[in-house]
Amino acid sequence: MKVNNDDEIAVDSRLVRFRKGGSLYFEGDEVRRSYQIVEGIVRTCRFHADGHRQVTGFHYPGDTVGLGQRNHFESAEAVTDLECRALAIQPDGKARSASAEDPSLADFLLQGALRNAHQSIFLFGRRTACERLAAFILMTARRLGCGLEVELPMGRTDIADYLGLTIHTVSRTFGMLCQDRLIALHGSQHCRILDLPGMRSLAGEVD
Amino acid sequence: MKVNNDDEIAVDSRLVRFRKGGSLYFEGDEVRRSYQIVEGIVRTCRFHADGHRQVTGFHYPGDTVGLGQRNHFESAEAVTDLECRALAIQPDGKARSASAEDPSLADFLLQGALRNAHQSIFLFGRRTACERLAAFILMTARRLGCGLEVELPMGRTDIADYLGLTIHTVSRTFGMLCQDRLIALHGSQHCRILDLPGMRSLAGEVD
DNA sequence: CGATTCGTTGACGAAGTTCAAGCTGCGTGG
DNA sequence: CCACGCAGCTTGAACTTCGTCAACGAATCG
Repeated sequence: MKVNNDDEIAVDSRLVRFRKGGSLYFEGDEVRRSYQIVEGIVRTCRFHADGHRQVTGFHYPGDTVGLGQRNHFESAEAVTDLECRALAIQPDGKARSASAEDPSLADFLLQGALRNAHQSIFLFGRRTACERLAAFILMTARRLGCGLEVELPMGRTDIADYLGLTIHTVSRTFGMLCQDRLIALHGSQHCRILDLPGMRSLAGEVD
Repeated sequence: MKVNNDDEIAVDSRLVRFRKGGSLYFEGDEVRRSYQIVEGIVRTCRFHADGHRQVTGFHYPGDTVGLGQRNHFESAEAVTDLECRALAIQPDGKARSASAEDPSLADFLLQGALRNAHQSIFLFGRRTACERLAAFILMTARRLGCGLEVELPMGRTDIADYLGLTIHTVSRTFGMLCQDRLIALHGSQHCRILDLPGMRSLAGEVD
């Protein structure tokens, strides 16, 4: 099966690889296959008329991206070098895979996408840069299941476009969180959470 | 069937009414039934720990709200006096109704919810108050199918909480759009679009 | 070792929030 | 019919935050 995508590197009939920065598919493309992430990180995003990019989500090993009814409503790109399992899409829009005897798979994945979207809306509802970034760090830590040592796999630009901020503000805000002893940075990617209650309260997770 | 909701006024076994401001269901409630709107407007929203409210969407006659897997992830409230058809939810999470023999109904509605959510995310992605409000007015006009005369059914507070702004900024921005002859207001609810191309370009719908 | 990309930092200005006051429309009761 | 109170909307002024512009440091790669 010819796949209209230069970035895709076939390993065997099911496994494919993408280089960091490569595109899995583009917004508007016809839905042909979906990808279950085995290793690496994917970002999904939409581009606006003015060139502005909105990152709509980050996806981690185990997640599946690219499922939809007819055409993709967002693009998907490899944040890191990537390995994933390609799942063919049947005419009825459901993914066919080892686990696809479950007829409600599409439903389940749609629910996931919706939860994802609501998480974004939730983030935007938190108004200040501090609150958004704190929420983002906690969210990522939780998703990676790495306790208090978070290895942020994406760059500042990705974070900025996800949170609706500029890289400058993101960078400055990291600085402020460090100054306030809420986190500590070792390099720009490795973040240690020092004050979990403080972060949770900042992120609006207080109860 | 006893329904745990004082606001709900049963008309017959299927039709229910809510007063303006009444709640259809709350965030966290178990999903028991969904509501197809017959007459009136519904807002769905989430409340944050600090009391801040995020309106996640407005829903119009014909729309169905309250469909979900286990628990509601958002509240639903009547923006205006409301009449809707109550649909029971089966254990598998699908709505049972006249048209529910179609097994992909839930799918369809989920897709709608997702599109809705992405629209919100689009609105929030680094855009000025003018751009957000212009996009909102056009969106509402399109949804109401009322041409250039838009009767905005919701108050300033609802708009503000939907767009992630304060009522002050919303009010000021309405003023600016009027000054620039893009719209005209007659009372705070009735809005006439004077310059459709100008509005579309402001809203980022340019092509 | 230069070139390029990415992240940090400072100065400044624009946009939006906050605070405060006043206006408008509406229902209630005298 | 008007006085009153209330809720929602508007508007002005001061302040805060974040984006923009610009420069610089750090890491990566040929």
